[in-house]
Amino acid sequence: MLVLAGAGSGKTRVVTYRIVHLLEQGISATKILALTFTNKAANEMRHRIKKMSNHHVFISTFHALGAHILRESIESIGYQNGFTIYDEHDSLHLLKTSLSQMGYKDDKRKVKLLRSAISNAKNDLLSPHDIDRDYCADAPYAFKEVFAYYQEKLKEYNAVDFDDLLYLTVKLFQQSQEILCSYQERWSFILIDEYQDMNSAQYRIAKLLVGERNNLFVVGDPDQAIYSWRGGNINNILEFAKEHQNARIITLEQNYRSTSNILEAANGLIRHNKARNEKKLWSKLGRGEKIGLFIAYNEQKEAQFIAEKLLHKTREQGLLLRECAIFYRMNSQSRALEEALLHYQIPYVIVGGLSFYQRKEIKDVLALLRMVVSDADFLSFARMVNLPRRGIGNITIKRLRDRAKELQLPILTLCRSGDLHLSQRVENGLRDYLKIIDSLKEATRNGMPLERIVQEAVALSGYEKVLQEDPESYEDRKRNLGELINKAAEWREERRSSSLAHFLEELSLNVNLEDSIPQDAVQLMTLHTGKGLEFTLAFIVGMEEDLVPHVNAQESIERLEEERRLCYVGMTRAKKFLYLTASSNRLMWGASQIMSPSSFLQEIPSSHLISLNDARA
DNA sequence: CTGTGATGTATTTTT
DNA sequence: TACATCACAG
Repeated sequence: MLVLAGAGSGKTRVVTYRIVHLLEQGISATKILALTFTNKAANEMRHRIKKMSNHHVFISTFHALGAHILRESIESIGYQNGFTIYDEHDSLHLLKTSLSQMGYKDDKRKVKLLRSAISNAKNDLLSPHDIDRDYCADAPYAFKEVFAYYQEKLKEYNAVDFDDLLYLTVKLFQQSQEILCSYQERWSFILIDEYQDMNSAQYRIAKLLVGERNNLFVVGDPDQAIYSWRGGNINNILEFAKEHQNARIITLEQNYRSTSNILEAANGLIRHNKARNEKKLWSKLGRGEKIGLFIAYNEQKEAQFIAEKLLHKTREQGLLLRECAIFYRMNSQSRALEEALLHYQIPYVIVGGLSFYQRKEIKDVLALLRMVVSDADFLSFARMVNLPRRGIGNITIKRLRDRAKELQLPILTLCRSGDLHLSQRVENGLRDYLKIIDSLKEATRNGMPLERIVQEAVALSGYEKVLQEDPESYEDRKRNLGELINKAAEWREERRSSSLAHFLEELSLNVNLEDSIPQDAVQLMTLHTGKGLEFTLAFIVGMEEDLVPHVNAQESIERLEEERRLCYVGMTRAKKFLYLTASSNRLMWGASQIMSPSSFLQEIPSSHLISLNDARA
């Protein structure tokens, strides 16, 4: 069954209620698998179902599902259990060193492009073997070789990147009928949310899991497809009926979220997309207020306007701050907003964005912990082996890497082997490092509580010295490490487990813990992160040409239409009050740039907008 | 091996 | 602006 559901028509509710209904029919909760696009959506749905039925259903993102499956079965495709998951940053770093090992001069600009080409290939389920020799022929690299080398390195380090979580899962299923069957038998009811954003790898996983049974329930809205840059292919939803001849298709067009003024304005915008099936969303929630439009002089004034409006509106309407959101196109835009909110003493939380776990001190400590789980993760080894200084510099690290490759040994095994022929100073340093790893391993074996293990890692490593090197940030970083220890404690409580490997996996996947203190604060996030959420009052800031739509989207009509959908997603988040703001000057790279209002603003019927620029007069 | 100062380059969006 | 990387001297 395909449910084509417009914004605010209760898409997620449909999935939730169907699951509850299945449970009421006596279907076992363990037979149900629900897949969402973000962790936030997964958590929310799990919560709701738990509350309504008191059952625990397996709800996760495709990536987390992949990790789960690989953790059980990765050995059958030649990796070892306890593999590390590399994030974007790690992956870029690995690619960079791979290039230089292959004898290429590393051209920073190109590395990112190359990374995304590899990512696209994997999301399209292409292995290096499938790549034509002249694919990306204009690139300064032999793409096929670089891709192959990069994959080899990952395997050598017993690591996978985000794309591998999908790509290797498919490989695993294709390679072993037996394993595939065991998962097919595990789940008889598969439900997928946000189907319009499915990429080939995700599509394939779903198809393989469904198997002959053909029991698949998907929900989506083509107007909200905003992840094509991650391989999301809108054809998967458009051709669902063709693919499944006996599928039922249900269309939901009543919007239960927004006032008709907001809805019509959003409809007016999205109508400008050519590649689209017209649908007529309607609402019974009354006209409501017009959408406020404000053009500020610069981003400080823009942020100031928002803060004041927020105070005024929440007071006037008796709203809680948590019912309000501020959306922007790029994470870097949050800064001016944060400053204004701090100034007006308005509590806020940033949702998504550069997370806690990407901070240097956190990644450092996690790198140490990863070595406790995996002998082969060279990247993590190299990151922490010389923190604090143990006299092991780049040259030594390179030597160790080459030697490990030559002897086909995991890096830690090599370090333990003794005959390294390094200077006394270096060998002493290495021995110290190994001692730390070993005593952490010992602690894990003895069942020490997770948070104590993390605490020990910080203490034993002597990381204090590293912190002291920068007195400016000392307090902050110290506090962050304390926070990490707290998270470990919370995690152990919640999961009733002290499995370091499992803990690290969830951190890599950014599976958020339930927020322990649900504080009342405005939520700041990107337009992408906002998908699937709703707020009584919403602002979209930076409604400027080259920002929304983004400058890089000007190159093709398809990309421009995706930006329009993104803006549409943002607008339809608002239940009652919506404000669009822009700024005529904006600081970029330390220089002020003149910006003009977004062309999208002209596409919204002017009868639904009201300018607030003269409001002060 | 380590610390420094110079240099250059980047801002989409997320798992 | 702000961060990462590089070259070079000690």
